[in-house]
Amino acid sequence: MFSSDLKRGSMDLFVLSALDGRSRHGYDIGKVLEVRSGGQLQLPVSTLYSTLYRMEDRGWIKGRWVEKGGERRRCFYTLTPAGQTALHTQRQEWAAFAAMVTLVIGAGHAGLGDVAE
Amino acid sequence: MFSSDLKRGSMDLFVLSALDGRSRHGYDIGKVLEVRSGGQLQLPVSTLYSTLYRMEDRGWIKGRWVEKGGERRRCFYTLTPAGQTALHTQRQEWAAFAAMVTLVIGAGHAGLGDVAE
DNA sequence: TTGACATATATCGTCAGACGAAGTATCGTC
DNA sequence: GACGATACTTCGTCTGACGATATATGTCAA
Repeated sequence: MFSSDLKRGSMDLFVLSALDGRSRHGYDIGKVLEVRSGGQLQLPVSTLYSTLYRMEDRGWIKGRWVEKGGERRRCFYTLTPAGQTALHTQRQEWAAFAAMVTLVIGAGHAGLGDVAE
Repeated sequence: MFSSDLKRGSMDLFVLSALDGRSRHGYDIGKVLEVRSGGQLQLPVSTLYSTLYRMEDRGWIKGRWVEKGGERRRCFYTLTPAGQTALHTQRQEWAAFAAMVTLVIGAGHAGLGDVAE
């Protein structure tokens, strides 16, 4: 749907957001993001899991294996305090970035009166 | 200012936007983007020129060398018809992506009543 | 009961692209 | 003539998204 390059800067934020307020296992994170986006955001599993492993390495999330009888084994991830901070920081950074992009690419620049004419 | 990963999906759009309505040389593109963003967007020259070369390879922009007497040599880039189309498409894609991200990462999901509870 | 499909995770290799570093060259100015 | 701004080039590195492939269990229908 959206290009890999576009997603590149937001993958962590997607996962962080999905884990805001409750723990989830990897597969569930993918599903939740798909639902929340109205089907627009479909993350390949390889992307999803590699993102999860990277984030756990960074200490933003913590995985916990659950193997209840009669159920598949799943790893439930939870935000660490560092992850909470990262979520907060990245939400703000994203808003600032989006505002900046809108400003820079806005159609209001074309034609006369341009910068450094 | 902003992370490389965040910029990754928007570099082409930045350059395309800078060339919307008039041709510019590489160094100028960098300066214009910096000014338009209020100093927030500072592109390393290596990033800027490699983006330009890639885009010319794709046929989105066309360079023309100008060597007027008493001036430095400069390559002025202009949008091709394909570049115009790409600009239009990418502006729309960016808006759609930003809306999707806002929807997905919005703070309105935390706590009760969540998806797939 | 078998076959298909959803659930659930792991690992590997490839590819694109942002960037730092280092280099070349011209122009103005102090 | 040294310095800083202008202007472009090339190379190597690193990160991260993704396709492919593998493994295994649960559910449901023919």
